[in-house]
Order: sequence, then structure tokens, then C-alpha cells
Amino acid sequence: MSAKLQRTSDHPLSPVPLADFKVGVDNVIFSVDTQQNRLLVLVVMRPDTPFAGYWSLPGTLVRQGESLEDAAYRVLAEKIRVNTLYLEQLYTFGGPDRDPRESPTAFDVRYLSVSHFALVRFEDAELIADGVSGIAWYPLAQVPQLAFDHNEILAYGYRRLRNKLEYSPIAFDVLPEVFTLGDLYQLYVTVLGEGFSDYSNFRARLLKLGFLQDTGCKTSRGAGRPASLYRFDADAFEPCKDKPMVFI
Amino acid sequence: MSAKLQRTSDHPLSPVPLADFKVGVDNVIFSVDTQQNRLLVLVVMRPDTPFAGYWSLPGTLVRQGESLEDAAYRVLAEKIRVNTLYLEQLYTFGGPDRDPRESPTAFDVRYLSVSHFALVRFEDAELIADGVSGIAWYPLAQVPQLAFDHNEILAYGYRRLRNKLEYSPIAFDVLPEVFTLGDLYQLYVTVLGEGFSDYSNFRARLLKLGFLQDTGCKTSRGAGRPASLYRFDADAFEPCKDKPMVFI
DNA sequence: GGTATTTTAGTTGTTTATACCATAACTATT
DNA sequence: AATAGTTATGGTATAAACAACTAAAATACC
Repeated sequence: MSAKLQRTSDHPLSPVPLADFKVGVDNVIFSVDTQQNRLLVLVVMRPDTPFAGYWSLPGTLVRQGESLEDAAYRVLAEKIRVNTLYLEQLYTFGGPDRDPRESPTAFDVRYLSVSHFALVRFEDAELIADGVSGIAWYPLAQVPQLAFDHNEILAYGYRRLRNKLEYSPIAFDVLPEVFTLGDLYQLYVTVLGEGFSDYSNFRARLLKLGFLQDTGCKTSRGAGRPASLYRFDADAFEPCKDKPMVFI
Repeated sequence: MSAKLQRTSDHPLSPVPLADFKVGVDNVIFSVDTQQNRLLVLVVMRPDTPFAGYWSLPGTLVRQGESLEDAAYRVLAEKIRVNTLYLEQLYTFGGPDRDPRESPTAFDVRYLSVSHFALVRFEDAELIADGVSGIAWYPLAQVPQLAFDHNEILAYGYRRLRNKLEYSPIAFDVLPEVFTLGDLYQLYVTVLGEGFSDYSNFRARLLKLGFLQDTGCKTSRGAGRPASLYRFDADAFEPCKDKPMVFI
């Protein structure tokens, strides 16, 4: 199909060829394995050309009548069965030449990727491997070269993850309903590294912010002293929404 | 043109109708009139249907071979002549039904808006009014109902502006090469309101951060005591890039 | 000269971050 | 039973930072 000459509304008399787009959604899906202290990202093997045999971020093309967010949720649901997650839009990558399916001369189609960022609970994220040639959690540091510009998208997603963890309560979307301050601290350490407060000061700050309610219950069968179990109180978080939770 | 049934790479055997997109770029262009202490946003009158006669954010459809950012710069350059500005991508609005040109039954075309956020220097922003039915700087609080979902996009842009001003040196992109601390403070007050440090503490903090270099020169012909003229030192800003400039 | 205006340079009290430590409560080992 | 190891918890001291306020300096205008 050759490109049709079309008009812009800005220059109604000069025909300017507009681009026709297919819009894709690519997800940067993170997960934290608190057992092994690893930050993981989900990648899938591409079965088809282009980039057949390469690992890539899970993605799909947007269907008729489907919103961008719906598409993001759909591709996520196709890869993993999970009921607790956080998802938001990340950035839109849309330069020409980012997809080899675009023919450089004819300009007949452009591929645009509206990337999304997701964080899922590792423990109940069950990978779905039906028909795909590969699907895997990769530790962030060991992610290989990905298809398209997906390494760039991933880097962007990781920056967003760090930033979100600093200012937003997304950690509680992937922690169990009740958790210890040790669990919470370990999650932060796994994602952010060691470059912030020690456990003692982390505790003091979080408790002072006042959105963690003590359930009264304690852990049992732990290695050391039993820890108090806390619950996240979304209402009590409101006044804290602009305060950082940790200082990187 | 009726929609063609196409295949997704995920389900190679079940034909799924993909959406065909036109991709637009809409710009939230802010400017600060420090003379009158007003935060302004640029709107243009739509000459054509849909929403003919409505004010809207300046936008355009992306052309063949043109990147999203290029399109954003192009539409900006079509509306105002300016050489100092800051521009970045904002958010992508792409739900079905956001544009009445989409026919709800045939699904033959979707309109997607990759919104961008820009801040330009008011003093040398010269509006270009050739052929358009209207173009104007509107004080943010007085912006009327806009076409499409542009009020929502504007709200998103304003949140980004506040956030950027808090953490990024975008103010220096629109201030003159040399400026006084009073100029800088007034810019912040105009955008953020009065809800942060007073002038004295603002001064102390900015100077302590160390990326403002004193030029040695002073203002003349001012009402009161001559002020020192400062210059922004981008290199010296590096270590400060995660520290807030003001506390809202 | 006096006054208004604006910039500049503080001071002080309070809060906050950071580093570090002591103890409590449990488990595992000898 | 005693001891060591582990994790949780509750501190303290110090330095830094924020907020509110005061005062002085340098100009313009009357």
C-alpha cells in the first residue's frame, strides 16, 4: 500500500504526507524476589521476524476499540497470572527507523511504542508459557541485548521505578497485606542498593510518617526476635504524598 | 475504507483487527510574564471541524519521516518565534472516543495524542498569526473549555511544570543569560504561588547550592539597592540534580 | 537630608537526617 | 543450662537544614 498524500489542518492548501501508524504497547514489568534479593524484569523471546530469537519486552499492537492501558493490561495478563500489581504509562518512543518493518523509502507505515511500567508481586506471579518460544525473569544487571530499542525503554523504566519507590507507596502494592518493617526494608535495598538510610533510621522514618498501622500481631518461626506486622493505611498516607519515603 | 482483519504476533492463527492510527502532537506551552506576574499558556483557535471555533492546544499530525519530537518543535515553531525554550514529552492520550473523527462503529481510524510540555521565554516569544483564526496567551486560571481532552492535558502539563521547577533547572532556560535573585524568585512565585520559602531563605538556599556564579556586575536603574547579576553554571549543577531547589 | 525600596547578610529556635549503640526476644548450638 | 547468633526495637548525640525574623547596605525619589 503506497502512502496517500493527505492534508494537514494547518496548511489546508498544501498536501503534506502524514504518517500512518501502528501503535504498540511494550511493558517494563519488574518484580522483586525478596528471597534471593534480586530485582527481576520480564522478557519474552520473539518468535517472529523482525528480531526473531531475540529477547524483548512483552508487547502487543493495539486493537480496535482498545485503550492504551487496556492493551498494556492485556499483554501483561497474557504473560503472567497475577492479581496484585501497579501499572502506569512510561514514555512513548516513536521515531522513524525504530522498527525495521518501516520501509525507509515508502514510508507506508510507522511503528510507535507506548511503553508502560509495571511492578508485580513475585510470589504470586505465575508465568504463562503457552506457545511462546521463551519467557523469563532476568535479573536487571544480566539482561542481554534486547530487540528494537527495548534496552533504552528498560533503562527508562528502571529510572521510573527508583523514583516511584522514593516518593510513592508502590511497594505496598506488591508486599503482602501484612508485612514486617524488615520485609519493607529488604524490598527497598533490593531495588535501590545500599545507598540510603540504614535499617534503624529507615524504621524510624517510616513509623513517624504514620501510615503504617501496627496490627498487633507478630511473626513467629523467624530466626530472631519476632517482628511486628504492619498494614499500609492508604488514607493516612494522603498527607505524606509529597514527602520522600527514603533519601537516596 | 473498511478495517482490514490483521494478525497479531501473539496469536498467529486468530485474526484480530488492529487499530490504524493517526498520531498527533499537542503542546502545552507555558510562559511566564514576570512583569505582570502571570503564568500563561498558549492556545489557538481551531478553524476546522471538529471543534471549530474552540480554543485548543497547538498541535499537528505527525508527518512521514518525522519524529515525535520533531513534530513538537515544528508546531511550536509554526506558532511562535522563539529561540530559548525547554521541551519534553508529557504523556500519551490514546483512548478510543477521544476524537469525534473516529467513527464508533467502523473503527477505521484512531487519533492518538502524544502531548509535549514546553516552557518559553515570554519576552522574546513572538506569536505568529498568519492565517489562523486566533492565537493567544491565556492566564492559566482563565483558560476556557478547550477542544478534545485538552483541558486534561493542560492539567497534566501544569503538574509537570511545578514538579520540574522544583527539581530541574528549567527556570534558567527561560531567564535571560544573566539575572538577579529577585528575578528568579519572582519566576518561582508566579508559577508556584506563595506556598514556599520567603525571599531571604530562597536566596540562602540557592546560593548555598553553588551553581549560581556571581558575574560581579550589578543592576542599575532599579528602584532600590542594585542587585548582583548571576549566571547559571550547568557543570556546577550536576551534583545538585537530585536536590530540590525549593520546598513546596 | 529624609524616606521608601530593594538587596544583602545575618541570628535564632526548631526540626530533621545520620551515625552509632544498647537492649530485647527469639533460635540454634554446645 | 549456658552461650552464641540473629533479628527487632528503641534509643542518643551530633551535625545539618529549614523557618521565621531582624538588621544593615545601597540606591532612587522627594
